[in-house]
Amino acid sequence: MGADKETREKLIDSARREFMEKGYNKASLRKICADAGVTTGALYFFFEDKEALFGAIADGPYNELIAILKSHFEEDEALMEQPYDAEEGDHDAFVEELVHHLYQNYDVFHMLLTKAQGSKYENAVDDLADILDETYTKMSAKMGSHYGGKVNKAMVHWLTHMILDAFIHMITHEKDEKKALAHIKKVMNFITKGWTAVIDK
Amino acid sequence: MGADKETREKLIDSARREFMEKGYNKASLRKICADAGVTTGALYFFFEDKEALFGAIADGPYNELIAILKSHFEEDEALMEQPYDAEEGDHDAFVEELVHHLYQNYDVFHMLLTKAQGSKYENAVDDLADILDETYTKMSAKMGSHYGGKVNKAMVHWLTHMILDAFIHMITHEKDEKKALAHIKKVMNFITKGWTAVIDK
Amino acid sequence: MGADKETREKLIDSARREFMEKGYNKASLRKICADAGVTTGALYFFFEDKEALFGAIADGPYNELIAILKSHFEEDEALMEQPYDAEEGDHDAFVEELVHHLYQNYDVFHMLLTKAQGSKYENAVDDLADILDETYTKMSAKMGSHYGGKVNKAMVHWLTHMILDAFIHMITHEKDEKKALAHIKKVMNFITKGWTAVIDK
Amino acid sequence: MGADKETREKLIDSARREFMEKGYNKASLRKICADAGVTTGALYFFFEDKEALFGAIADGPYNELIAILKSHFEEDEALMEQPYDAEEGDHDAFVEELVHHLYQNYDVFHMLLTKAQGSKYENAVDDLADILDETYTKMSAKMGSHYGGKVNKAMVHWLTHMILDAFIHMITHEKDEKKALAHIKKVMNFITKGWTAVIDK
DNA sequence: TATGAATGAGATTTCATTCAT
DNA sequence: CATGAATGAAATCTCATTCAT
Repeated sequence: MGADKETREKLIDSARREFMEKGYNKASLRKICADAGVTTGALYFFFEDKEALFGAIADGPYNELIAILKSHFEEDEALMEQPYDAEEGDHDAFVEELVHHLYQNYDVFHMLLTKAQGSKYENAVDDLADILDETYTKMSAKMGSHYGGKVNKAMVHWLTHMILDAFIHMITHEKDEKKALAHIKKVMNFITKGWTAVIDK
Repeated sequence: MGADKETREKLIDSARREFMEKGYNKASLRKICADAGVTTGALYFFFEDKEALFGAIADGPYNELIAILKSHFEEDEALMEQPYDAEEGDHDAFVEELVHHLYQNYDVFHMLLTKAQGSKYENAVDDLADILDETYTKMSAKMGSHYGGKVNKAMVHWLTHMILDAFIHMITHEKDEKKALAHIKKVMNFITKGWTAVIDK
Repeated sequence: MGADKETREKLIDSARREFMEKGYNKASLRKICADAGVTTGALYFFFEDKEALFGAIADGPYNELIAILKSHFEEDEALMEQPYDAEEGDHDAFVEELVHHLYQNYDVFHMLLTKAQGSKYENAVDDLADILDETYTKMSAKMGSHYGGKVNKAMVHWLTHMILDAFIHMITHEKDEKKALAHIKKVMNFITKGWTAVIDK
Repeated sequence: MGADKETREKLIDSARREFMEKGYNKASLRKICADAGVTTGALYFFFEDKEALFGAIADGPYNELIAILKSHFEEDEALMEQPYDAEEGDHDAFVEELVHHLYQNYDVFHMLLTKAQGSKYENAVDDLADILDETYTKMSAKMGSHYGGKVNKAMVHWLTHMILDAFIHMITHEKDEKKALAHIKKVMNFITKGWTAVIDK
């Protein structure tokens, strides 16, 4: 026992480093194997190909992220049926959970969001945008009717991207989770203010 | 006649296509030459290396962009010395010029902003951010004192990135210049509103 | 069995031939691989690059040569402290060892001394000259004071080169070890005689 | 007028520099043309190919050298028929002429003797050796019978090489003509002394 | 005379992947 | 489980040379 897992994990560790440093495309399987102290054959025993190796690192955190988002949005949408009350606390809790998850897997998300070109995750940002879009479209429709204003679809789409970009910016510029959280809260506040300012006309 | 320029331009055209499709790193000089109907040697007659070929496509539009930005910001800073009046017209004109320049060279900027990894432009976004930062820092200091509020430095930094991201988002999601302009104007409005909302407290 | 070593050795054999024929710079890795009946990739499994392939052929014999020289010179210098006696026998033995080593690795030294331009051994002759210089300078100082004459430094430097050139000439003009040995002994005798004739004034 | 010769001479000048720096094989015709401020086509108007360009630089000085040697040796051989008298003055004059010619064309001979691999002059040293051999064989036969000793053919051959090597060493290690002359005179003295010492037994 | 364009073959090196053992 | 060898295609780049104009 042990030796089995150890090799696989050594491989994953050194792959993580290599993918981080070079990005998906330029990462060298040779180097990953060399750093892990095994041969290329070993790698191909555990993983079907480069893509699968990348998946072994990224799939878990990514899918969890999707789950977190979906679960939250389902709650949100359910909440929207009910009379409005102090949602803010919940929202803060959600952001905290989100940031925590992102920073628990800091390297992975850094990779996924900025160095995945060439892999199946090269459109991860767009995929996330689609998920956000779905929810925000529903929400803005509600909010729009609630506030009596009209909401532009393209603007909603852009909103989702702006929020995404804010998180990407956070990850690429702030390594410390606490500072990141403080920062992103301000940013979300900014966006909300701007948003209502736009709608409130 | 024409044969001289034609080859060089065929090369540039096919390079543009290849760089657009594959990004700088994965673009194949072989394929570029094959598509242009010449041998690789021909390419090296006109361009020193891959980087130079990329530069031949990107340098012009990029440098012009920088010039447009700098010239505008110099005006802006000069204006800030004077009593505040309807600057908005100017600002709109500036955004229009900017968007026009970006869409006149649509492919190039698409490349530069999203597919330049490995080239000398791989940090173009950061470089642009630095330029914006400089101006926005000065401006926000003025505005801050004007409105009596305090302005967080990290927020300014993020603001510049948000604006940049907005433009990148525009280019990557909207091919039509008119629609892009309409969109970006709303976005800028949004940001301005959010901005004052944040400061005004 | 054997397949492992065979390829590596086939590669080295065909490399030796190619380097010998064309010299380091003009030797073609393609041809080396083709002659060895493997693909270029195979070469890069065994050797890091062209330089390393050359090193795999030349490093061993060269380092041994250095070792033989240094060991002999240390003895020589030790001997100089003692009263002079029949050193000649030792010297002959040394020359025999040297020639034997050179002709055991005839091809390698032929390469090293005349076809290594572009490789890390392109200054091998000068490096050897430095080693000889060091010893001969000490020795000539002793001999000079012993014989009451003065010894010119540039002449010592030239002496070392003359001896080196003699060995190079031997290797490039005489393939048979026995004949080479007989020849070089005469040459060394000549040089010694000329040397003392110069000093004895 | 003028322009014709100027181009040809610019080409030759820049070729000289390039051949000196890189050696025949690695010298780049492109660079030679670029440095001369002309295109490759121009080069091929004046010179048939790389070899011819090299010849245009080296042929003159080389052939003159051959002429000097042959003329001197003819005189020498004629002199040997006559009773021996103070030949030394003549010999000194010859060495002076030789060294002068070599240093008048310092770059060329430096090239020819150490950087001509790949060109028609790559065996120049051996060719010169053959010329010397011819004469020295005759001379040593005479001298041998004169002194009553026997002279080994291989030793004569080596003698010529030693003398050649001495000149090569001079050119590669001493840039100043006067110092070179002083040095080579000592060396020739050394060789002569060694020679008679060997024969005199 | 000379240009400027283009060729075509060659160079070294890197890579993901495969497979017999 | 894992090794070590090998593939084969592709990468960027360099070069001497040619030729229509």
